[in-house]
Parts: sequence; structure tokens; C-alpha cells
Amino acid sequence: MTALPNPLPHEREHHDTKARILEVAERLFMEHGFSATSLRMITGDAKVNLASVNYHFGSKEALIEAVFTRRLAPLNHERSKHLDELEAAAGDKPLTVEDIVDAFVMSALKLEDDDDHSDHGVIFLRLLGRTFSDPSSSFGSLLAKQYADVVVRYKRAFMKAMPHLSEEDIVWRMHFMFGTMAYTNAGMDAINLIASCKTADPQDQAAVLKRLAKFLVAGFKAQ
Amino acid sequence: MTALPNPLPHEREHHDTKARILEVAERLFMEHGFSATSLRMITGDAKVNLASVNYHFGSKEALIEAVFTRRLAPLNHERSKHLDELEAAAGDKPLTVEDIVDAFVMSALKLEDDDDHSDHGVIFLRLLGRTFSDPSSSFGSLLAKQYADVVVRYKRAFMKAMPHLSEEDIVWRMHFMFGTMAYTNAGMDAINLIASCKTADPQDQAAVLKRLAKFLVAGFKAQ
DNA sequence: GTAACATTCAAACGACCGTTTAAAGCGGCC
DNA sequence: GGCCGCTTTAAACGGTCGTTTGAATGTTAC
Repeated sequence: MTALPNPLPHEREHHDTKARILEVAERLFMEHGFSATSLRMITGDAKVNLASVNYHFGSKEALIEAVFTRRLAPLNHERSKHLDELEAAAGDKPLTVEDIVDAFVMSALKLEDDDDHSDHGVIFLRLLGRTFSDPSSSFGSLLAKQYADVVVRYKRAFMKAMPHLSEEDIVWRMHFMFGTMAYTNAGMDAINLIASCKTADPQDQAAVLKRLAKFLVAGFKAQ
Repeated sequence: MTALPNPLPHEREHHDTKARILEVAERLFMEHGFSATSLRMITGDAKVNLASVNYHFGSKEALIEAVFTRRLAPLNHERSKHLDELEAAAGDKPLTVEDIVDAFVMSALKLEDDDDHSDHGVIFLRLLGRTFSDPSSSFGSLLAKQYADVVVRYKRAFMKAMPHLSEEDIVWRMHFMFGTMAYTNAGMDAINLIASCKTADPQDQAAVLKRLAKFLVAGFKAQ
């Protein structure tokens, strides 16, 4: 969609309109939700003309889809690659639960590192968590498609690592894992409000994810 | 709010306008979010006049607040009561992690039972989970107020039950607990889509919450 | 230059939003 | 009956929404 087969030379010069729209939209969608974010807010913040959204993306809904596909594919590709490496190293032996959870959770950090040394990765993670609990979106099928491979592969790894658990158990615990991740990324502010806890520094994403992984591993191993 | 000190006799006859607005609003907010749910959608479904929302509640925002206060106070009261009973039975001894998590998670079911044998409780839980990851709302302070007591009391119980963990650990794990609960209630459809898992019957809320509690207990006990 | 193209721009479109208004309906009470 | 609150009603208000339009602008190729 973004990468046309014929990248005209002058696109290099003026590519920033489309890119600025994507970045601002991602941030505003995260901050206010989809329907509460107007195209006028986006184009105002991005300092581009209102009509350029419909020119470059076609519609608001298409813009939302573009925001997602830009980030989600690399993230899940990273998760698959991470699992590949683990399985290659383990040979036929099952992976440990620690390794599997770690691969899934920490891939979010890799995405961030691969990015232009900014916090766009985290912003998108929070947007993603937000969207998981947003039933109004027609992106359910989009998310399902983007996640399908990853879910199947991680489920298989988990089942191999914990053969004493039923598939139903595995699926539910993966469900809980998704939930905890989504909320951890999306609701950071909320919990600071609720728990009145200043000890937790939401900035240090790596430390949070390490805590999260520990919690999840124990949950998965529950007898 | 609904129960005024002077319940005029004819209010009994016509009370259903306000009540129908509340119920329909709760459901539609859950299904579409706050800003994507218009007053015309609500009054249309409830078969009441458009202006009656502003007549009975004052504004859309006040309606949202009313939707929350109606359910949240009883839920958290139930959680406090549940903890009271446990602590009374335990005397000076610390509670088990199992009991604490159970009290928090399963109070949702009690709320449902106390209700008029319908699924309004579950609907509200899903709405609540949705709202936790909704940063646009000005209900952060409202939620914080409603949750303050419960959080403080459960935190204390957890710290007493697991004295080897730091307060920071406890707070983060409670954070993860909130997240898992919120997502479990709010994102049930999403995961069914993603995991393509038909074994999980989202209807049987009690069984889901039992699985959830097991997962959370193990997470809390992580070394 | 000029023709062809991609992009930007200001302005407008109709639709829907939350809210307000003023009149109409309706029960209880004298 | 007539009056008085409370509630409902239809209609309208100003404003914002996503989208479209047509002209202006800039860029490339001949």
C-alpha cells in the first residue's frame, strides 16, 4: 500500500507528509482512541492539510489500518524469528517456559531498538493493547491474520514444554498472557493513579517486561 | 442517585425511562466505546426520547458517570466484605494468596448473583475492563476514588501473605492482576478470534474466573 | 516553454453530534 | 372542574465530523 511498484524519484523529497500523518495518528489514537481522534486533530498536529489524509490513505479507516500494519508485521516477525532461534538451539528437546515467554514478551523491546531510537515502539504497543479491548473495530480480522502464525507457533511450543497441560489450559493461559501484556502497555497510567505507587517507573520498559515475564512464567507453570 | 429520599408515588410507574437508559447505555458503551456511542443510539435502542438523557442525567458525561457508580460501588464493597470475612476467620495469621486472589476475582460473580439473575454484571465487567485502558476518560479520578480502599486493603493483605516480596513487587503483580482481569472480561471475543479456539466457552464465567484465579495465584507466588 | 503528473490547499458538502427549547401530555390534589 | 409539578415530545440549535471538490502549486520529462 505504501510501497508502490514505481517509486518515483521525487517521492523521496516529499515523503514526510504521509510519514508525519502516520506518526501523529499513532500517537493520537493511543491517547484518545479511534473515534475520539478526528482527522482535523491529526492534520493539525502534523501540520499538513486536512485533505491529505484522504489523498494518501483514502479514508480514516484505511489510515487506522495503515498505522497497524506498519508496526504489527515487524513485531510478529520478530517473535517468530526469536522462536526460530530458540528451537534451532534446542534441537528436538522442548523449550523451557521461561524461554518461550521471554521470546514473546521481549520481542517488543527488539522492535523498539530496531526503530529510530525513539519510543514509537512503546507507543504502538500501548495502542495495540488498547485495541485488543476495543470490540468496535473491524480490525479483529486484521489482527487475527497478523497474529495467526505467531499464536499457532507459540501454542505448539507451550504444549511441548508442558505436556501435562491440556490444550484448553494452554490456550486460556495464553489468553491471560495477552491480557496482561495488553493492559501492562495500555494501562500504565491507570494503575499509577489507582495504586498511588511512585516506586514504579513506567519509563523503564525493559524492567517492567522482566517483571511481567516472571509473573507470566509462574502463571503458566501453575499446577 | 436513583433512590431519592422522597420517592414520589408516581415514580414507581414511570421509573423505567431512566433505568432503560442506564441499561442500554451500559451495553452500548461496552460494545462501541464511549465516543462512538451516540445519545441517539442509546435513546433509539431504549425507545425513549432523545432529550430524556439530558433531562434525567444532565449530559452525556454525567450519564457515563452514572453507569459506573451504579455498579462499581457494590462490586468493590463486595470485595471489601469478602476480605473482611477472610480476615475475621484468620485472626492474626496472614491469609493465603489463594484466598486473597479468590476474594478479589470471585466477587465479580457475587455481584452478578445479587443482580436480577441476568448478565448485567458481566456486561459491566467488560465495560470496566475496556475503560481501564481508555486514557481519554476523565473517569480516572473517579475510578481511583472507587478503587482506593480496595487496593490499599488488598495490598496490605498480599504483603502480609508474602513478606518476602518487596512492596514494589506486590504493586506490580497487582497491576498484572488488574490487567489480566480487565482483558479477560473485555477481550473475550478478540482471543477467540485470534486463537481460533472453540473449546473455551466464554459464557461459563465462573469456570473462566477459576482458571484466572489459578493463573494469578501462581504468578503472585513467583520466586 | 509546455504538457503531464503528483501533491497541496482552502472551501464547501451533507451527515451526525450533544444540547436546548417550548409546547404537549399526564398524574395527584384542592 | 382547574391548577401544579413532573415527564415526554418534536423540532431546532450551533458545532464538528469525514469526505469531496476544483483550483493552485510544485516537479519531472520532453
